Amino acid sequence: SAAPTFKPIHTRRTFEEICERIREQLALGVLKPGDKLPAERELAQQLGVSRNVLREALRSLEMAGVLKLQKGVKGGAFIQQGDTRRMNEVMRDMLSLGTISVRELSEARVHVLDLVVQLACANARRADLDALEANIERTELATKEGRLLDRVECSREFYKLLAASTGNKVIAMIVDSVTEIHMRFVYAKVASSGVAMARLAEKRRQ
Amino acid sequence: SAAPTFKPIHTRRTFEEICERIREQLALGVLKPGDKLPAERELAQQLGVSRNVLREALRSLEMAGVLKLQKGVKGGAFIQQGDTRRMNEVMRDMLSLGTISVRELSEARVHVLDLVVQLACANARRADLDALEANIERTELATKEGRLLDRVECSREFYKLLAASTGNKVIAMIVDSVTEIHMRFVYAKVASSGVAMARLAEKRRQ
Amino acid sequence: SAAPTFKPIHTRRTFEEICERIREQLALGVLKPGDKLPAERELAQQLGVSRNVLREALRSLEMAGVLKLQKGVKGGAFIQQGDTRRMNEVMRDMLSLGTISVRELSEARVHVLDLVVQLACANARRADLDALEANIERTELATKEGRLLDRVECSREFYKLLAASTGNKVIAMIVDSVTEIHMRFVYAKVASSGVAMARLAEKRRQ
Amino acid sequence: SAAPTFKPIHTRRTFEEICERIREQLALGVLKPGDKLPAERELAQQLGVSRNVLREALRSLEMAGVLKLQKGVKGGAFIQQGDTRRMNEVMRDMLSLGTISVRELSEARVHVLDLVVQLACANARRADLDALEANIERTELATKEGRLLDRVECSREFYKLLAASTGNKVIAMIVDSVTEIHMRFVYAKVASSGVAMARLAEKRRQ
DNA sequence: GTGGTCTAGACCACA
DNA sequence: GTGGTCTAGACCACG
Repeated sequence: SAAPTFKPIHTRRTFEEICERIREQLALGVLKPGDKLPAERELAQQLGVSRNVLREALRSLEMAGVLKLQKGVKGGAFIQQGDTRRMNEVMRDMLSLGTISVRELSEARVHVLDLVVQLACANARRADLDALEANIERTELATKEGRLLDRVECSREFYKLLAASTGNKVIAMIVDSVTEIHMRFVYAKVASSGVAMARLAEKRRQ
Repeated sequence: SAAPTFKPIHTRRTFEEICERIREQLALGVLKPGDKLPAERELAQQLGVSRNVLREALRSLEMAGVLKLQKGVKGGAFIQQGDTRRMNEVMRDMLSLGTISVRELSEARVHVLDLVVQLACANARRADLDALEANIERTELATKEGRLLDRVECSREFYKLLAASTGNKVIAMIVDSVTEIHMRFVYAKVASSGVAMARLAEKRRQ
Repeated sequence: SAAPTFKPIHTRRTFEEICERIREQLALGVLKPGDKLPAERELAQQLGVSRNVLREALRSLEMAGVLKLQKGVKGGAFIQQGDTRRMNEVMRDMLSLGTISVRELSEARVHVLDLVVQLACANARRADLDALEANIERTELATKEGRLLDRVECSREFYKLLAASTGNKVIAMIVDSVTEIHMRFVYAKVASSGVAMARLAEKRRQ
Repeated sequence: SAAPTFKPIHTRRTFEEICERIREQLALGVLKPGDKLPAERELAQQLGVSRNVLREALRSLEMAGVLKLQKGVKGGAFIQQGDTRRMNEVMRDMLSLGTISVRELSEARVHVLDLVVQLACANARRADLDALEANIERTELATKEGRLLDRVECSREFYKLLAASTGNKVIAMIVDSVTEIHMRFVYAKVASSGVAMARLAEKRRQ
């Protein structure tokens, strides 16, 4: 018979295996936010690994925002609430490593915002609308008074509120992450032109 | 005279300090993707820390997709292109931690896929279309021959190809991450309804 | 005169020679279970062979259950007590290679179990009976609570305890090896009829 | 909630992973006795491992009797027919490592033989009975002529034929392995007493 | 022979 | 007492 083909082997390192186990317990609901893992020394013994390797795993999960390590006698490794800001970090790193481009990010943002507006129109609740309206007023005031940086801040807040109005945290997370980067560029632009305007104003006073 | 104010001391953990140093070199352009860091033992000595601590730092950067550690005599720590799979982990963890729900994920997936189809139609190139068509053929074959798990695998691949056809890696990353989780559920469902493999094997030998 | 007869020459491979040497030391009582061999590098030098060849030899002996290789600063190659699980591998391989059939295995299992029950009745000690009783309780609990996979695990443990109760490790090894394969089939069957775990997990979190 | 308990982690070494893969293909029936594995270099590339590690795996499977490595132009790694003698080796090693005792072995042998006789009576075919009868005649002849060692050899053959008469290779393998060791003791005893008898005969001649 | 991985056990800083 | 840090030395894998 024909020689079978074999897939490449990937031997997991010990700490990866440990991460996987803990994430499993999480997915199964055995571990929930707020829970505390056994002490490092004890857990290491339970898993039959050295403390160093266990620490590599815990560090990894801490970086991922899954755990929070606290020192002291009442300390330990605690399961955390999910942190929606992690996606922002991913986007930022992708950009700075050149994996994605500003053009792709902007394009994606336009399309996703289009989607967000539709969803927000369909699902926004009273409180969402009130918050949006209040934000718009603040924005107009800042515009009229020429507080440019405040205006940018209002704008960022606007998108955050809009995202929340969709009632879908996945969508919200996505749009937040791309908007966050977009606004950083806007902020930088405005800040630099702000300096120019300040000089202009000063000149005019002379 | 005014009492001097002291900034709170934040004793960074050693490995965080190391991460920072390496990221600095990256931001300064001294290190670029593809570059190789000194060997563990040597770098540890250069930094004046133990190899364990250095490993914690390297591990962090590897998790963040900045580095890739390779074994062997030609091995070492290499600066990497960004890793698209990080977003999958984020999604998975958010779900596990209960920050987002399956309902939100499914809903988001439907809307994002809608967007993806539009973009793919507009931007797909010849090679993309060929790959999609080949995938569809494989899927039909698997369906006809009753290879259920293979069919699921084809399906997963289909969405990946579709995402790539948009020509926008940001969009692709997003749809990949939500689809990955979706397919995990599908896979579990199909696998649980699978037949006993052992009997089949015995039959084949006869 | 009669033509002389020559015995076929068997050029031993180096690693076989090394295995033989170590087994000799074992048979002579120079090495005993628990003893530690010199470090890889040193032993390789003593024997005048490369580390790779030595590793092959140590690997062979580890597979044969004679050695146990442990990592770390207190690690090394330690002479071990015999490993009962080797017979399981033999059974599994015989089945895979088609030397024995599932039918023969099942038949053998029935007859051997019959024997085991007799011996266990005759020789079981207080501790054995206690362990069996505790196992039965766990089994009933798992049954009542519908934890199917746990129930299978209990069942496997039951046969192990029963085998141990005979007070004869040879008999125990035999019944363990055939039961192991039997339970593998049972496990596969039960697992394939399992419910979706993910939904359960989500429910638990709510 | 209560801290969950974690099971010990077992990180497989690369060569163990490879063995597992090959055994899987075997269990699934993709590989069958007589099949040839890809060449070392190619297989190593397919698996993404170094040749050294692959060799460790192949060696391991050769020791286990699953593979046979042949040198030369038409050489390679061939899947073998299962070798029933492997269980003998296991028994012998267990005994020499002190895991099992002679007492346990003898006891087990008595009980298993009891079982074998029953099964042989029920399942023996004409050819089996003929072979047994021929063996008995040879035995009687050897006894009458005082060829003690030949008599032992006949006895060993008798048990082998009896085992084969059960029509169950699993049972046969088991009884063969325990009988093999038993007969070694008998052989040693007879051989030493044979020397004594030979001297006696010599004395008588004087 | 080089470099990555893992281990045991120690000491320190903290709450 | 907990996490944080560190060391020396062993196996594991590569070319």
